[in-house]
Amino acid sequence: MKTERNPENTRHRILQAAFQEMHKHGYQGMRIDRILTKTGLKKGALYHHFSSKQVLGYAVLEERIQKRITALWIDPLTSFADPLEGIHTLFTELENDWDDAFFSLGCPLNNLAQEMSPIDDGFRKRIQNFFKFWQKAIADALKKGQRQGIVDSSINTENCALFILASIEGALGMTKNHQDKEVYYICSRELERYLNTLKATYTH
Amino acid sequence: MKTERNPENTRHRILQAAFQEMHKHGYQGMRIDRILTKTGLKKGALYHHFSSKQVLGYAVLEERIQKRITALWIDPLTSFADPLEGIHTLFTELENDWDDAFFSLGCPLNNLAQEMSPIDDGFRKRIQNFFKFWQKAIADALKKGQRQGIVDSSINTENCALFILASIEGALGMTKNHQDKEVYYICSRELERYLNTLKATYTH
DNA sequence: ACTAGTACAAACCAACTAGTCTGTCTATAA
DNA sequence: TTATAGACAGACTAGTTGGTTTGTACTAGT
Repeated sequence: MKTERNPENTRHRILQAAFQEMHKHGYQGMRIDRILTKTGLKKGALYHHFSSKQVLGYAVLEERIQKRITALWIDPLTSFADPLEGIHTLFTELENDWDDAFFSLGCPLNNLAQEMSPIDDGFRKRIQNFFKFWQKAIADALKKGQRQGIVDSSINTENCALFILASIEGALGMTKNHQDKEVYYICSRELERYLNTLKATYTH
Repeated sequence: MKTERNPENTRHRILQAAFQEMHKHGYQGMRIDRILTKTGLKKGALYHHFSSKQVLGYAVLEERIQKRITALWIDPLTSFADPLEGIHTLFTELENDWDDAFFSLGCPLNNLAQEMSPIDDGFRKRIQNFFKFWQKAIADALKKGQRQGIVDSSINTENCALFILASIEGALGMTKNHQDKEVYYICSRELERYLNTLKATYTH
């Protein structure tokens, strides 16, 4: 009986297990040994694919977390006719895409941002760049709305996008601590109140 | 030359050093040895005052973090004539009370909430109760505004208070990651836009 | 002044943790 | 078929971590 070998699959399994570890325990709380137990691999295998815990951490951030957020939160932004409605839809219908782990463990990107920003500039800058990318995507959607006359032309789209992002992350953080999805839905409805202030006023 | 003894002061110094450690590294990243270096004490002294790292962590949360937030953020809420203006004032003038560490290291309460909620129910419940206490204080201020006719009587004050809290924590998180106070001020101005939607409408 | 509990210091320890080293099996290309 | 590099396993290690044990100087109560 031959040992099955599939390096790409092995690497993927390590990334998946490491992601779960980081999502629950944070980067510092992530344990290499737990990843090995979860994957059934040995140290030699893990360190063959990733030269250090830090390299593995960066890989989880870039190859799993950022890619997934891009697919679920950022790419869809361009597909909505009304950006304000689109943002709110994206915000409220997230329950279908992300499972319960998202509510009980929070946004993996923001978790890392809060934990690592003060102590590892490699993490901090990667996350900061991605947040800027995300913010720009929201701002672009709002600008498109401005050109269509749906969004108030006097607002600063970058500033609004930043606040929207901060509110979403804040709401997810509260939800995680309260362990109650309802917290998220309440914040979602209040964010809608804010989004309504960005509508174009038809007074002319 | 006698050794100076001052148990209350020693306990306070440990709490202070532990707070700084937790603020920067998180609870898991906090190292007992660094606290000893910072205070100049030995292990015997620390473990005489606190029986474990966990007990010390809980003490930092309750005796330093929660007390300080109560004094700077919650107690002042009752002193404003207009709660909406009061909340915004409290939010923007925070730079005077909390030093730069607050911007670069984030809100110590929310840091702990994000880090520990999934892995330590003792932390989670203590923080949750305190967030509820904070939320209630904001809601009470809004209710007072409703009775005065300043705040829209149709809003759900608890829901609005929750969103305000989430937004503040979210904004501080963004600020920490971007290492830029301006991020905070931008969010502050956008929160003002939200707060304005809570004003009583004088249409009668 | 005596005593007993308090407030520490100093040395020690077991468990853990990331990372290394060596060797072996496997797939692939010549 | 065989040489070579890749993909692992298994055992090991140096350093770290929270925590303990023991001893001692100080101090408050009597």
